[in-house]
Amino acid sequence: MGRKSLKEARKKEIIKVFYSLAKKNGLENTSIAKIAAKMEINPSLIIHYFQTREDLVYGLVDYILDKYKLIYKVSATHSKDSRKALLEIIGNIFSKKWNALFDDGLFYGCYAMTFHDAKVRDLYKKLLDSLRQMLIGHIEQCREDGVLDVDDVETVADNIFVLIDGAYFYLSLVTDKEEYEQRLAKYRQQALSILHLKELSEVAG
Amino acid sequence: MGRKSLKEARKKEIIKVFYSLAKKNGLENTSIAKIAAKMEINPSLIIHYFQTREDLVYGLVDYILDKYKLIYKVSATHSKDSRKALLEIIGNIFSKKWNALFDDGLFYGCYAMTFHDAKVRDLYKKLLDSLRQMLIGHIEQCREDGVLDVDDVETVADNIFVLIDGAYFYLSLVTDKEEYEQRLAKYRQQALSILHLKELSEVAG
DNA sequence: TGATAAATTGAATGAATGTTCAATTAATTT
DNA sequence: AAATTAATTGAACATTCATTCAATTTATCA
Repeated sequence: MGRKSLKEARKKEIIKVFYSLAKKNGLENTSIAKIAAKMEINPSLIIHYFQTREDLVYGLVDYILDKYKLIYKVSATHSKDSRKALLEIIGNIFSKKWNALFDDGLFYGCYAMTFHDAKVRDLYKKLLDSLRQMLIGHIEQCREDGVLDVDDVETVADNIFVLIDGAYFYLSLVTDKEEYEQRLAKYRQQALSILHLKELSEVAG
Repeated sequence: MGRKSLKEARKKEIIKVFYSLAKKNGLENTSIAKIAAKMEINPSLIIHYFQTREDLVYGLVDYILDKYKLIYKVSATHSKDSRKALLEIIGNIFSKKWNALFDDGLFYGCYAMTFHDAKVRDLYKKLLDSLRQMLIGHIEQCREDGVLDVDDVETVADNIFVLIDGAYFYLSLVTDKEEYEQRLAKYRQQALSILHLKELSEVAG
């Protein structure tokens, strides 16, 4: 008996507000008090759900990495066609959709924490490694289906990831919209060339 | 008359302590009070030299980016030989020297600030662009000297930078020393292959 | 030696921080 | 309606923060 627990839903609400405030003002400028003020609740309620600020931050990292994972999601329509699936992933990664879905500033902000927080480092490492495995799987599948001609799958996947990380590191500093899009297209092109894949209009849109 | 000004030297001392503390504990955990305590001086003295914490952070960013620049420095002995100069730069970038000279955690920590601080963003952008120009110059020189066969110098330089940034992004999460070194060697190899250069024992050591 | 200017201290400020605990409100079950 | 459990509040806490200002120490020059 007693009242129904809202714990998980409430925690998510809090983290979402944390995310939006940190996105706007930066991680270090977003305090528990400010989150509470924005939600018009008492700061102690946030502590009630997350015992410490540390735990709250871990929650945010989880949230961010979950979003990040979505970039690599394959839509149901392409799940049977390994070539289309791979093209969709590459397309998602090097598209403007990314920016709508995801905030690079927070991603790098939390990434910076990995250098001093073992837990955050583990979360990042595990996610990045799992994404690597996922991409390896896709490429492997393509090779088995005979639509891809690569010799060393792991190296190819690594090259793709280096390209992604390196591309966005500099891109995040490019404010000129046109230059940004040109570079993005170029990097996508390069990813496809690493895979020995040609972009098709049907998928590349 | 009056006392001789120690301003610049003192500012540098303060920033060095700031750097070492932030390297150990993270940027957000390093306050003016802690820097002062470490130096056994009064916090107000730090404010006396840097009017605000903001300015102190800008000083740190300058300091970090100056260090970063050193990676691209060419030693006097190679300054006349464009091929050796380029090989030295590539060697420096993908070497363990980097880690001794430079703290990646702080570099990324300050990088994360670029998303909310226009001044920091400009400092980073200007530095990265100048390094790009520098590398372009080296490659250009190599081509003129006939020791390099590349068609689009700018693209090649961009590829190198993408490789660097992408490589270190993931490398920073690799704790296993052996894997770290293997990857590093692989990425250096890849840089040389982008340049159509073969590693020589004399330089690569 | 005395004037001058910079270095440095020391005390104090108010604001913001994360966190505590007890008290209260609200929903759900018997 | 009474009991139970969770949600939420509100007040208080000690700490830390960046920053202020006046006072003092220290070096340098005439």
